[in-house]
Amino acid sequence: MNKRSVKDLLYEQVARVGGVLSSPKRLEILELLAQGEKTVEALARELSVDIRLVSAHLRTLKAAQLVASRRQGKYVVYRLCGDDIAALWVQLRQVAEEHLLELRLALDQMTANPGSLYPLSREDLLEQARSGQVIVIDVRPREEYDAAHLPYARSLPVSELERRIAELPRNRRVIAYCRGPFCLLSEEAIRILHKKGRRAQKIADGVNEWRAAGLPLESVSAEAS
Amino acid sequence: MNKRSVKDLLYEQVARVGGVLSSPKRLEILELLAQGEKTVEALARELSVDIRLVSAHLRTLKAAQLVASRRQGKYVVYRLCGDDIAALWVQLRQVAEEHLLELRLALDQMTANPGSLYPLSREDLLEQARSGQVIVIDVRPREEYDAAHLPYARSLPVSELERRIAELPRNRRVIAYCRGPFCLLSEEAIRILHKKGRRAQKIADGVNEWRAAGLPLESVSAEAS
DNA sequence: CGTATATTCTACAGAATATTAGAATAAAAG
DNA sequence: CTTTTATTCTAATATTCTGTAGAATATACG
Repeated sequence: MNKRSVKDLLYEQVARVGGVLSSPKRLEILELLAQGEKTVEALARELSVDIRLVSAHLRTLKAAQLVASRRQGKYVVYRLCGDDIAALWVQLRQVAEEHLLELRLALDQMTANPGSLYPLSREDLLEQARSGQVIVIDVRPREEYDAAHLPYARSLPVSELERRIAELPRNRRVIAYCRGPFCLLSEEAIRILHKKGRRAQKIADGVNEWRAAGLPLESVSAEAS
Repeated sequence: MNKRSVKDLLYEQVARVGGVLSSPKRLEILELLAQGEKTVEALARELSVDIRLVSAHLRTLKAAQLVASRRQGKYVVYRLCGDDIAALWVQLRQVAEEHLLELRLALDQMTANPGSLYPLSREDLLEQARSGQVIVIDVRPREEYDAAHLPYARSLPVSELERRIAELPRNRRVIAYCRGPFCLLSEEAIRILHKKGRRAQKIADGVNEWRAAGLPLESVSAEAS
């Protein structure tokens, strides 16, 4: 076996993993699975695509050993094979944000109102949340909150926000977060909160950005609540 | 603009970057450029492929804003657009190593002799190099050493090793490193050193793994040598 | 057991991509 | 100014990939 063919083999294997990152739909699947395990049907619903297409993409992901599945009754539940895969997605996204001007522009105009981003550092936010100066709400679906959430955050899914808004104390600033910079849930949440006359801002981070930065997270099973 | 088309646009942009990671040749180009800037011709020589194919791959890399070029006389010199891109390559490779059994097996059998890997942690190696207990040699081409190298390492390209072997003190253990786990230069170096009766081992890390781990590097222009 | 639902499998058309080779540029060297 | 060398551009082909749709399978439910 000569040097060239050894190298070809090695790089080819890595390209197998790289290949799954080349499709927008697959990246969106990775982002969703990075929030917690999901059924094929749930993924298809979020992506607004045919369930059979999602199944095909999941097969590609499985071939590259990035996801695994288990059957739960009628459903098949998929999950990422490790935190390193979520971290890879975060880093890929950050590289794209850093180098692709088009992406940065699209992101900027996604946040309709520029003042809606809470400008504090992660550490400061953590401190303010701990001391109760601000209320941090996780507006993702409950299951995702259960899988992992920011410290001191309470679950208040955007779908229930309008109904449960009274749970939020009027005298405190509310900080919302969702799945990450590409997710529109927190955007929707502050729209609702502002409509109701609340002081509310969002942060772009989700649990994966938080974890990639080496900061701690909590999960419901771990805190017995 | 509805939510779906906004998301499609965002993920599509990231997929542009992901797409460049799907080709083995392009990954190898990234690895080489991560060692320092290179001409098209030098890349083609290392990859053993037609220069026109390398040029085509560089064009796709440029379209994704991952590399930039400048002309230097007869040659065009390419470079990575930032350290984050080298870090992305390292992380992608690590994910592949972690999850693809085939890759791990191929890597294991690449290192012919299992005892040839120096088992110390990065920190311990750094300490031993500082104190002079071991001699760390960088066996890559001189230009790559100049661009960045491990602290306390001296340049001794594998092409000059046989001729310059007397420069290495006989009473000290020699530790060789090269471009990273996929590079065969250090393997070749310890083969030569063993043939000459020297105690020599290698480490799998290269400067990019070192940098990704947050450890410091040196470069020749910075240390005025 | 039959039906409904979730998922996978298979086949295929259209799009995108990798590779090759010939022609065109651009700078350097004679 | 011609030749040489490095690189890019263009066109053509082979291959792979994405998305679509019909058929098959697997489990739950009645």
